[in-house]
Amino acid sequence: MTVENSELERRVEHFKSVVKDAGIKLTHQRLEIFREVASSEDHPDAETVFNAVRTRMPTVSLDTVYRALRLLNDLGLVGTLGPRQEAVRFDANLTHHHHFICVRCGLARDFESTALDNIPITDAAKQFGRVETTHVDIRGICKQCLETSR
Amino acid sequence: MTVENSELERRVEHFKSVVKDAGIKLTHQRLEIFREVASSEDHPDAETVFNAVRTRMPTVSLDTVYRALRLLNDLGLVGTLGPRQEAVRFDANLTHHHHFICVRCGLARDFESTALDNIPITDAAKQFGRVETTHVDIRGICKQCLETSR
DNA sequence: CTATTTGCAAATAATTTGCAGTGCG
DNA sequence: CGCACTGCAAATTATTTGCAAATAG
Repeated sequence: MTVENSELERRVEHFKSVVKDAGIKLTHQRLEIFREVASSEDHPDAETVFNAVRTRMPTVSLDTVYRALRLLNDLGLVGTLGPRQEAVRFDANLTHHHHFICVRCGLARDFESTALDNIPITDAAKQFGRVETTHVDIRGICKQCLETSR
Repeated sequence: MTVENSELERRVEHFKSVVKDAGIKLTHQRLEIFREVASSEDHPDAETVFNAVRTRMPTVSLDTVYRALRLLNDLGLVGTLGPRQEAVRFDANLTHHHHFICVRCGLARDFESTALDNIPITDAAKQFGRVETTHVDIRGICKQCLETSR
């Protein structure tokens, strides 16, 4: 699935200006790596980006892809699907529930809300297939982190 | 943070009955590992469960913890925080958006919805700290998978 | 008893890092 | 031309697996 050209060009221009403003070098590989993520709607992982970029740029290495993706993430030019997890975390609460996630320390807490269990599913979502469950992820800063930063 | 005793006991009884019905052996280590996840509200990872169980059962090994957690997950006795990801997946769409995730093949697609951007935050969530963003994850089966299973 | 399960150690897979050569600004 | 960046190979981290000994039912 591909992003339309006008949107892609907008993203590439934004990338160039952010990179320049950050005083970071605009290398051929960084441009190709960014273009690859920015032109896909597939949420590719590092390996997938590597294989795609490699067809046009056979000398690129996998670790450069990792380094570039991390850089893009730090610059806020790309995000990741779900909060960056170090390891899989388990949950024995089997009732339908939602999560509060602290973006600073990773604290995760369940909460229940029948209102959120029943939010209306937009047609935008239904077009992709059959909907089974809806989870709301609320991201923010937990009380503990708010205090320690004061 | 600890789960109340009555709830913990209910979970342990459910665990025992599911394990028995599945014809799987109820070992000391499985019980302790399940009890650890079921009594915590912290969404521990395998290493954390291992360290906690180890204090009461010094001979337990880390790989037994991994095996038990995977078994519990397969039996539907525990869930994981976020969809099980093999690798980090990137996203160059920086607008506020939500995700449709296919639980069968992992396909992920963005969609936008001002209605979902503005769902009311319950007090239940506010008590944990300062809320920054709200993401809705819709899980289901994508069109492609629905067709191939027909 | 006997098939499952465990603990150990070694194998994988994703990701990161040290280092010497290369190229952007 | 200098320092950030790249490619290579080796290190780390989370997780899985093969195998002989231990144990639940």
